[in-house]
Amino acid sequence: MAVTARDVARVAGVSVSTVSRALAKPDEVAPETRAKVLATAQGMGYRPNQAARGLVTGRTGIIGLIVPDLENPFFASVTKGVQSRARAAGFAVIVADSDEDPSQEAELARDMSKQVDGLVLCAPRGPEGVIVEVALDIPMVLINRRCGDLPTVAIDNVEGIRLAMVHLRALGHRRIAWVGGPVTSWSNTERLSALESVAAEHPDIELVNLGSFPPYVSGGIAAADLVIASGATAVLAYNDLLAFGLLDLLRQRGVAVPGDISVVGVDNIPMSSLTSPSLTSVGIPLVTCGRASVDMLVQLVRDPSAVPAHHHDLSFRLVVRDSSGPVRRVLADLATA
Amino acid sequence: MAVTARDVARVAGVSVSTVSRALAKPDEVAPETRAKVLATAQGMGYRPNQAARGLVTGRTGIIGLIVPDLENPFFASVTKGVQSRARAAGFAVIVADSDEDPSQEAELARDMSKQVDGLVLCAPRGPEGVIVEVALDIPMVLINRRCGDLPTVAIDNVEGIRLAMVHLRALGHRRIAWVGGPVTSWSNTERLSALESVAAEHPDIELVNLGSFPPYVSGGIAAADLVIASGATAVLAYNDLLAFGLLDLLRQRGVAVPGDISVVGVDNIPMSSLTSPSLTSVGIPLVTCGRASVDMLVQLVRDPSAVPAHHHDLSFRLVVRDSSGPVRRVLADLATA
DNA sequence: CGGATTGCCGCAAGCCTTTGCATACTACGC
DNA sequence: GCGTAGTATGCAAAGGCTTGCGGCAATCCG
Repeated sequence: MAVTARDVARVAGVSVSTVSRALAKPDEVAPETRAKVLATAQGMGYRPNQAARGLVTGRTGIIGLIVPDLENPFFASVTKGVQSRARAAGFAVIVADSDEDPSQEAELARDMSKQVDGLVLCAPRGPEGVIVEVALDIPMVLINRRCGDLPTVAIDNVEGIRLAMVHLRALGHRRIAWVGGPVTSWSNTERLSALESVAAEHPDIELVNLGSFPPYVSGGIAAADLVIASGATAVLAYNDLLAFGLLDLLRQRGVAVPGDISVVGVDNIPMSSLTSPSLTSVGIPLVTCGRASVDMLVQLVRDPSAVPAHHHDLSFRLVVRDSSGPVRRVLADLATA
Repeated sequence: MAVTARDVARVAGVSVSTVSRALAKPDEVAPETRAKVLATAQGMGYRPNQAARGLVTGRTGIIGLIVPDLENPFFASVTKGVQSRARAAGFAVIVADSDEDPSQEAELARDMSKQVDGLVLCAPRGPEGVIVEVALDIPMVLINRRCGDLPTVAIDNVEGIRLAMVHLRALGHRRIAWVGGPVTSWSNTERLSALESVAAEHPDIELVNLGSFPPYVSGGIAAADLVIASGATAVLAYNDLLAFGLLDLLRQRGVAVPGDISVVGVDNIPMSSLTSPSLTSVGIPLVTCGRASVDMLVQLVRDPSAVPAHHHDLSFRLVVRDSSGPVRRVLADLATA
């Protein structure tokens, strides 16, 4: 029922090989033959069968993308970037959602590896060994995770955390709480150690680590009372979703933001400007991040021998909004003043 | 390099056919042979080559999903539902983002149709003719759009709009503004006419149609001043994103919500509970919607002769939050009181 | 105990495309 | 005008899998 190269060949009065070449190798065929083939192919609505092509070339024209959670705006934006760039490069994108589950992630990656030309793993939660193992089979680039020599699009977490901390410190905050994300998240680990080293540079800063929370709004809601109890005047959250949760429960508890507590998130997802108060956040261009990963992957797919140890680092950018403000002087301060 | 059925056959001491059958047709092969084959396949890490299989069966094991905008939380949720259900049914999902552009949408659909077993079109913006035409080639189900006899997962817009209107009317609102979405959107048209018919049922209600806006936060920001100028005491927006934009600019303009103006959105995306004030919204279970579409599609793919005119209607549910409240009595009212 | 039936399994064709190689033809130079 | 170089095209194989069909052996019945 579908029109095949053979049909086109018959109608155009050439062989299948010529049809194939007219489409793929413009200069290996006489111009007028080529024109004729192209015209008939066009007229008949011929589209090469990807499966058959894949069988012989070993290419599927598809790249895979695995993200922890499609509903998370962070990953939605990355997905958008990946999809648009892939399409521009002639690739389709298969997406899969691991539901933040490392074992599903590995399963997914292995499943896909036979079906795609390359894989983008976005913020993978699984152990390094598994990731590296899958990468043996198939070109792969990572987003937001460093892992062996694997090509990576990442951000300089130390710089980002420093931006946030310096901002808060300038506002007078000295006791700063940290609401962490998944322990399986590389960037969570990175951010925590960045936090500690930045804190070490400023002995007057006291860091309160409140532990790990699921990276959703609900996690922030769960953490909010801990923040209040911690006595911190400012809190930094692993991501904006957590920060949203914090904002929400703090309001319910009657805690003023930023009056009583300043809140800063990470990621700067599109929603961040819309909460009330709007969220101060340090983030990266998410869509760009997705695009960059595809660029690297396509290069790798085209030439697997290309030097793979390419790290593409994007910069954080601090976006100050209404959720962070000067620390309110407490009685003790006033007394000494 | 990859392990093929032939390799497995050699090791297991059977023929390729037997390997194939052991995997696909459990009852056409002797139990112990089957066990042996399965064991070796497992041990060697064999994964059937989808391309080769597709070549002979005509099935790719992939379904396509086309959405207008991956970054829109509405579609992100649908995508999540589609992906998880498809995976459970043994299908991978290729997603594409049309960027709200009808011509890209058609192009995408045609491209994909040769590469996937079925297509889910989510809120397609293109003309009916094109959609129906593509549907001739390939099993297709629509989300949030009715189009000829094509199977659809949709919601009863009339009911949803009525819920919102009745809610606002009960709060005393009589002059209600409508901030519309894309003119190319089927559900936008549906909602507007639902609005008009519900308004017709209540002669005391005055409807002010403010026109069409891009379905993003920016659209709402653009519409907000029109809302203020309209003299309406309540506004209903095509979707939550628009409502977010309204909320944002109204706050900047010093207009109290819901004190001066009540705002109601549609979709009830996850963020809606987090704005301030939180948004009253009428919505559907998005993820369920995605799942349902896959169920229908898979059925259609398995048996293309199945009666296709299946409409799966989901119900709206009004979630009242803080952005809607009783109308504030204006001077005129007080005078007559 | 022979013939028929049943159940497993292997053979081989075919799915559609790409591509190395062979062929036929053109054109050029001597 | 013939040989050679070169170019455009066709032939055929390959790629991994599924599946109809036939073969073989075991089982059962008479």
